Amino acid sequence: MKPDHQKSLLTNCAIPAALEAVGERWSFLILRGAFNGLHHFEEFQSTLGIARNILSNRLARMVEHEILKREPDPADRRRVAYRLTEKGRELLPVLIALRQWGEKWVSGVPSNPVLVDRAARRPVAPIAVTAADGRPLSLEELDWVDRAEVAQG
Amino acid sequence: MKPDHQKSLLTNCAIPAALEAVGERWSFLILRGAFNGLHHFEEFQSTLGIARNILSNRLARMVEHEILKREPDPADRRRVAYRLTEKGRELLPVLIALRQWGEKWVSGVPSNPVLVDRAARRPVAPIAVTAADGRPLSLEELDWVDRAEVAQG
DNA sequence: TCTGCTCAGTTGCTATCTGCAACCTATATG
DNA sequence: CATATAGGTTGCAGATAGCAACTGAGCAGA
Repeated sequence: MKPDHQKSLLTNCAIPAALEAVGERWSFLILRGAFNGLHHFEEFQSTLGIARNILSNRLARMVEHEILKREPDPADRRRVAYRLTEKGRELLPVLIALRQWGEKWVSGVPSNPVLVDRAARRPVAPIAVTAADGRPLSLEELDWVDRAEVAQG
Repeated sequence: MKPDHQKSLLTNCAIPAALEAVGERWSFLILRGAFNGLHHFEEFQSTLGIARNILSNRLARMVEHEILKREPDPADRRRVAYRLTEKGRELLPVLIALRQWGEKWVSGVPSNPVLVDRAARRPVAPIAVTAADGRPLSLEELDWVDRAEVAQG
């Protein structure tokens, strides 16, 4: 009765894996800070108002997961810079999609600063699910299908 | 010294607002279930293995936030269906982006079931940040700019 | 109509996580 | 040297999550 794929919801989905890395409270906000040019412990702490122990824990965790890398500053050995790795940078679509959703459906007001296309100086487009050819797809145009049944490239 | 917009990171961003609605543990997994055709309490509970009290709490919370709507079944008054609202459905890009990221960077294996374009029967494209004209943008092509300075339409 | 079963929760208790404030250590700065 | 700064750690209180057992309304069959 029930579609077969529902059985594999738990076992065969990367969402739990992703949440293991960035699903805790504050993780997304720390990342947003990193995308906005924050690099140092005290910057994150004072900008976000997060408790120091939690911040310490989250940074360490994201460093473990190689979302951030920890770079001690050779010029001032007290200072440590946290920088996004490639893995971390690729979380941008998630972050922006979440922000756009919050803007549209929760806060109602446009966020600031705005992420713009550097060349055109215009805000980026709303993030959407698209087909391989770039055509945007609504939920009605989408299906969940077992991988084995998909015509892959 | 510090870009001006960093001051408004906390106050002028919709990410905290979004996280208030869907940032708790299990919320995303419940949503994924809903997108995959789960509707009833016992379905969510047995599929996800979530504790009943937590599930009850999360469902209530997402109903409050109008991400799900609670629909008692008139044919069997024990049963209650939880269905995605338009607001909830628009979280799909966030969910898919998160899943694609987890697939690529954490779990390493393709998830199942796969979301496909119904017409083409092919998996949806990787979710990306794009310019207004649809051109995909890398981080190097992006800037954070104060809204006031953006040439809006 | 009585019995048992199903659905959707609630309750009570324990374990884990969060948040605040104070403290600490290494390094720089005057 | 005294003092300040960066990046933490510690201890403890309160909030949140998780497990197991229980409840209570509503059906279904005998």
